[in-house]
Amino acid sequence: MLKMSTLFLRTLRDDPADAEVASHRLLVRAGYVRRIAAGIYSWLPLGYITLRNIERVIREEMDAAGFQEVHFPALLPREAYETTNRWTEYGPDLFRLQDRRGADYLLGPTHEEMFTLMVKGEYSSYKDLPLSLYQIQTKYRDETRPRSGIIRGREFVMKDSYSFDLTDEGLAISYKKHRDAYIKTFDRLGMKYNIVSAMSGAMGGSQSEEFLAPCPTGEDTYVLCESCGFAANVEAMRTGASAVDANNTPAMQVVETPNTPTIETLVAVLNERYGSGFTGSDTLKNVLLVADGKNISVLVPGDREVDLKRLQANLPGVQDVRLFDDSDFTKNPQLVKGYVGPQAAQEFGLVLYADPTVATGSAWVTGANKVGQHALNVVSGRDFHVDGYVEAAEIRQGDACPECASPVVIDRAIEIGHIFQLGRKYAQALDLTVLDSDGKPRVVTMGSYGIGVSRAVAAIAEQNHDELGLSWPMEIAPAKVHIVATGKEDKPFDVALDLGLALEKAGVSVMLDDRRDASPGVKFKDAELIGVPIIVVVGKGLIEGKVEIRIRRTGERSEVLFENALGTILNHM
RNA sequence: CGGGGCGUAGCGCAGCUUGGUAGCGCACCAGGCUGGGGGUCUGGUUGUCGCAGGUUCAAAUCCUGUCGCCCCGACCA
Repeated sequence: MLKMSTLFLRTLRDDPADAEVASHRLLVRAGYVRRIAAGIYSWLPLGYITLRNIERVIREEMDAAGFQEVHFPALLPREAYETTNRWTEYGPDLFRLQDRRGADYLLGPTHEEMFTLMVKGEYSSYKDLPLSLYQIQTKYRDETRPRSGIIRGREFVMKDSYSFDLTDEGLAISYKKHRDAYIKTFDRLGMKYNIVSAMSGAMGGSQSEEFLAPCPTGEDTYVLCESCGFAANVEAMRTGASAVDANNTPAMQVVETPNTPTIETLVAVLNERYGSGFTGSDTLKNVLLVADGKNISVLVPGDREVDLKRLQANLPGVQDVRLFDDSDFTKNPQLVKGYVGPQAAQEFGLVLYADPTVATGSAWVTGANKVGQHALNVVSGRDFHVDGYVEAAEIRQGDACPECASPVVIDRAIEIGHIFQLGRKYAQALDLTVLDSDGKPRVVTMGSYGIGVSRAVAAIAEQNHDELGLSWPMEIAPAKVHIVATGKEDKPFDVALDLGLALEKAGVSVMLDDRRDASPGVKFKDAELIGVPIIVVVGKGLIEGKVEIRIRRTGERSEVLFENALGTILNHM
């Protein structure tokens, strides 16, 4: 029983100055965590109990799915990460250190190599597969900018699993098993979440989904179709337009458009001189970028910006994308800033990409590659030819769902889980093979599945709080019942303790506010801040033999006779 | 890495412009009153004023450097 009289806890009346988001503010105020350095936190008793409750749920579901828990060191030698090139590839995000002899070590940011090598060390037959292993581990990433308290730290607890299969079909099955286990886990954790399709990244892998917990302070933006349920990370959102028959479109015509370097000014001049009704979406924007040193042009409708994240995620193999700067324009005098058109892109040494909304046959107003001139009726496929299509335009609320064409909504969320089919990248690099039934070695295919455990504490706090404080779901709350004893006599304190013991006997975790020196108001405020789901007040009602039961989440209150209290509380579980 | 801001008691902050014995609220300690919504009165404890150097009779305050932290963006998943 957690007794407030001795519990190592000090709640704060004021919000800490450096906390912005609700989870951070409340977890600090309620005495769950304390900051040690940027992105590094200590867990106090209440916080650590909550964290372990989440771990417990995760373990139970992983074990139930038949996955086996292992544990790796957080401190790792350089060699393994050398083989897969991540010692360099991971870059400055990797915490590196040396031992007294000057040998290089790192603090594990993720453990693909270790799992792969562990399986390689033990197994060598197809009969041993499939296999799924997991661990719950502290991970280290030297983030450029840790933020939002526990949500994005430099040290954090993560559950990561890996599946090992001989075949792609086997991998699909393992993937599905993890997906199901994740659904059970997050449901038990009392979280609201969406499963969205995500980019698996440049390194192959066929399927990738993220579990996103919607909340306004989240760092991820995703697209959701409320009518058919389609959900996707913004990077993975698909857009498009069907090809248009351009036979009736008049020939391209170059017109004078003085002082129109922006879409806005262009639309104004068009309407003034060449008929009304032009809008930004009739124009075609030619955004010039440098992708890994090569000049590229990306076409998007004039009323949209290029979303660099989407663009980069959809240009496989490209490491670095940046917008043209003034020196790039100086180096390429054929490209007239503000008046670029795609008609001569290839001549100008550009690789020409178009957003899928710029469909074949569609007609546009675009630059004529001369200062003060634009071209009307520029038809894709007739007047210019793209080298490829790439998702690049920004996604907006109301854009068409790729599945059912209904308008989508855009929402923010915290990524709490990510599952993806890794494929053979690591197995190949580390030479993890098993002998198949024909006696030939086959490279194993892997899946990778993560849950942000410490982040889940914050995400749940984000989704479960009000102006009074935290409000935990039953499974993970630091206690299920918080008994507050008030008054100056011994009686309510004795009764409260008896009730607490009875609840514990019934298997219910209990926090008891048995402080004799705190006023009732302080105790109520603390109880609400701490966020245990059921609050029982033992105090003045005792004269009539009654105690009060409050439901933290709803604020609902009821008085019951003491002899019925235990039963009533158990009914609320 | 770009932009903005902040380092003074456990927490929230004032003091710095104009240099002169370091303050307020909360918390904490002792005692009294109070006892169902962070109550109240009296008395107390708590500080390398982020760090280093400089100017000065004298530096939290002025100067130089440095470290750390927060927010927005870029980056990351």
